[in-house]
Amino acid sequence: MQIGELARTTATKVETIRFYEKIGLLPEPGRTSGNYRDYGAAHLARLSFIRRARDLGFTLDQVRELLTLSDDSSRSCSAVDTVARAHLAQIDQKIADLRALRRELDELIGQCSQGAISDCRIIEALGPSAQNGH
Amino acid sequence: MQIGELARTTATKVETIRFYEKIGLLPEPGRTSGNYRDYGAAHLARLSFIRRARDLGFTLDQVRELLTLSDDSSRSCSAVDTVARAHLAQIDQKIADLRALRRELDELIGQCSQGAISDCRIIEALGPSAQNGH
DNA sequence: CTTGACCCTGTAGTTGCTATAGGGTGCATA
DNA sequence: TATGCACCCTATAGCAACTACAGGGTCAAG
Repeated sequence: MQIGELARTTATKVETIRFYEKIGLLPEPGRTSGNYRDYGAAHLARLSFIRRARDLGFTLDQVRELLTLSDDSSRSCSAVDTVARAHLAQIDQKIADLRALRRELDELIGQCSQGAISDCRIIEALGPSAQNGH
Repeated sequence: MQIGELARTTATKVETIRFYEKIGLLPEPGRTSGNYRDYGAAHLARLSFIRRARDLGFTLDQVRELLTLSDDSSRSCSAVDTVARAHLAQIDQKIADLRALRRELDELIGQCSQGAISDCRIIEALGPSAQNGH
């Protein structure tokens, strides 16, 4: 399987696959006589794993850790659980931060009366004299 | 006012201030005889604006746009409103994405029975044969 | 034998900073 | 006067996680 097909199968860009190889996340595949990368089922499985974990918001470092853990099949699952739980906590934090931010921005927008800039509450609230209530 | 004081006043790192100047977000201040940057009230106001907007999650490009709009005080406020509303929509999208992701990850973690890796549902779910239900 | 789709390497760009190296300035103290 | 220290200067490289070139090579079809 050459890189383009692997890319299509996993919905990954060709450049991203080469990037994963360069940073050691995806093992170097064999090469054809014409120096084309030649991927097999193991590569497909590993790349799928990477993409799925990335879709779930794991960082590349976390993915690397998960891959290492999953390669050592004798190890307990609890380490994997720990990584996943840490990630979940990060997500919760991000959601909370975004909600606080959303509330503030929404308030600002609610005050906009579509007048001239000089009366704009948004601009005003962003200014240095905005000591009110945050 | 030299850069360090401006940094402390606005809770910004010195390097960040120089960075904002380099990308044209903050105008170049005058210099002292010793070539130190010398800031006035206008710089403080502008940097405060930038920081506040950044805290609200606006990108630097959006901040640039807001600054341009606020500089032209004759213009209608509605352009500002548009930028802010677009940003709010982006935040809502991000929150929705994170919640979907959180739900999925939470489900995965709930299935972990702390056994061996070979039985780990998290690892399994990340694999390529995970066609079930996403 | 040429066209076109694909592949290769290497490098630079993206966003929003942060950190380092290698210096100069300004003021107080020994 | 020297020297120490906090502060300032420029320029460059690094971070995540890719993405986008530039400038080539390969391979099958027409």
